[in-house]
Amino acid sequence: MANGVVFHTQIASIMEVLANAAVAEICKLVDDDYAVFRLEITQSQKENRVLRRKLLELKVARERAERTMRERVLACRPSIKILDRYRGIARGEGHLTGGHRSFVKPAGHNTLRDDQPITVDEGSGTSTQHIIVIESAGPGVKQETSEGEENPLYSRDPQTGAVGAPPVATDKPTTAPAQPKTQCSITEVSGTLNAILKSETDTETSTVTQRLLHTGSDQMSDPERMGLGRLGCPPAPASAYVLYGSPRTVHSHPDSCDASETGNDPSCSYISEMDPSNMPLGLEAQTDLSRRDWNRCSRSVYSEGCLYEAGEGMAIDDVTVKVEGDIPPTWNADGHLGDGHSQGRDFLDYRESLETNPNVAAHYPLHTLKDRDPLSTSMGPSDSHGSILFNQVLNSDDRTRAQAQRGEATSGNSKDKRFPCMFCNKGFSCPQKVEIHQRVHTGERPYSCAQCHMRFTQAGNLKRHQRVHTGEKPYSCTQCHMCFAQAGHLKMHLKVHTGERPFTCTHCGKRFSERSYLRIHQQKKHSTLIT
DNA sequence: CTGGGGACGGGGCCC
DNA sequence: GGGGCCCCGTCCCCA
Repeated sequence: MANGVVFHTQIASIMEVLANAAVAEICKLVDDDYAVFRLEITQSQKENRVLRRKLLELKVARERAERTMRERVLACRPSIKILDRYRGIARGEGHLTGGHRSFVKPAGHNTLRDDQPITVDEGSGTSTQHIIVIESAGPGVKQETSEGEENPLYSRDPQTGAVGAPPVATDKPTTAPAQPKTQCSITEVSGTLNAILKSETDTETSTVTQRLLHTGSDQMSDPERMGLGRLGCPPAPASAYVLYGSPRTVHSHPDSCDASETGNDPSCSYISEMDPSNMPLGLEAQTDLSRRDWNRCSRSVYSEGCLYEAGEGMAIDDVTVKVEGDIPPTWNADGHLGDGHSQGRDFLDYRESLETNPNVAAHYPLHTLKDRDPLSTSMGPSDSHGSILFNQVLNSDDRTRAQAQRGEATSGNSKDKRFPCMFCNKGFSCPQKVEIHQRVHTGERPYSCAQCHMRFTQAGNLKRHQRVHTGEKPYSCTQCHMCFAQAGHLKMHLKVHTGERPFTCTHCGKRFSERSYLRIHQQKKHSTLIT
C-alpha cells in the first residue's frame, strides 16, 4: 500500500517536471517567433516609410506637372476652362461635395485672410490639385473698355472724373494698339473687380466675378462700411450702385496664344497689383452723370436682389455683372462656405451665352428703364429668402435652357423677335419683354408682396400670389364644387372628370394627364428623360 | 391630385 | 401705324 503511494508521488513529480519542461519549451519557441515577428514588422514599417516617401514625391511631381499644364491652358483660355466646370456643376453634371467652390469674401472680412489660399477640389472632386481664390478687398479701380469703342463713362477717371483718362493698368497687353475688338474686355463701370479667380501661382487671373454694393447713400464709400453694409439692402431702384473690391486691375490683352487657336474665345485677363493708395474709388468719385448713365445703360442687366445666407459666413448680397466685349457675364457663387451642402444649382453660368450669343459683345440698346414704382420696393435683406431666390434664379435658368431644348426659345434672328436677351440670345418682340425675361438672369424681383414679402419678377405673378392671402378662388369646376385660384389648375382638374390623358409613355404606353407626370414616370420606371 | 410660382405670348390701351 | 406699357391667359415645373 505504501509502495503504491510512493509510486504515485513519483509519477506526479515526473509529470510536473515534464510539464514545466514543456511550458519552458513553448515559451522559448514563442519568444523566438515573437522576436522574428517583431523584426519582420520593423522591416515592413521601414519599407512602408520608403514607399510612402516615394509616393509623396510622385504626387508632388504630378501636382507640379498638372499645375504647369493648367497654367498654360489658363494662359490661353482663362475664362472658359474654369467655368466649364461650373457649367457642368450647374447642370448637375458635377456635385459640390465640399471641395469645388468659389469663395467671395468682402473687404474687411476677417473670416478669410487676404492672400490666404483656399484649397478647393476641382474637376471630379477626387483631387485637390489647384487652388481657386476669389478675393475681395478694398476699393480699387477697374477702368477698361474695349479698344476702339471707348465709352466716356467707362473711361472716366474714378478720382477726377476726367473723361478719357487712360486706365491705370500697367500691363502692356492692355494698351496694345493691336488689341482687336473681339478680345474680351471684362469691364466694370464704376468700380473694380471684386472677385477674381486666381491661379495658385498668383500670376494669372482666369476670370472675374464682379460684385456691386447697391446702396442708397452716397456716403457709403468707405470700404469697411461697405463690407459691413452688406447687411443693408438696396433701398431704392434709383439709388446709385457702389462697387467695392480688390485694388487690382484686370486687363484684357492680346492672347499670348495663337489667335486662331482661341477663335472666339475671350482673351486672357491678367491681373496686376496696384497701389491702393493711388486709386481710391468711392462713390464720391462718381459723378451724377456716371450714376445716371450706369442706371440708364445697365440697370436691367443687373441684379438688385439681396442674396444672403445668414450665419453662413458668406453672403452674396448683390450679384452684378457687367460685361463689355465678347465675354459673357459669367459669374458663380456659392452661398455655403464650407458647409458641404452646395448643390450644383448654386452656380450660375452664362458662359454658354458667349458661345451662342454675339450680342453679348455689344451693348444691347436697352430701352430706358424708368424707375418704376413697384407694388413694393422693399428690397431689404431677406436672410434665407435670399438663397431661395438665388436658387429660383438658377432653376429658372435651367428651365429656360430646357425650353430652349424643346425649341420654345427663338433665336432672336426673327423679325418679330428682334430684341434679344443679352444673356441667352433669346429673342423677344419688344424691349419690355426682354427686360422681364432678363430678370431670369439677373434675379431682379421688383414686385414684393406686402403680406409675406415674397418677391416676383412680374406684376401678374404677384397679383396671382395675393390670392393666397385673400383666399380668392375665382375658377370653379362645373362638374364638382372645387374652386381654384389659377385657371390652369382648373383646367388640369377638369382632366380628372374628362379622363383626358394626352401624354403617353413611349416605353410602356401608359398615359398621363400632364407632361410632368410622364416625366416622373419615365424617370422612375424607365430611367429616361423626355425632352 | 392640389397648390404655388416661373415664364412667356398675346392683346388692348395710350401716346 | 408703331412703340411703350400693362394686363391677362397659358403652359410648365415642383413640392
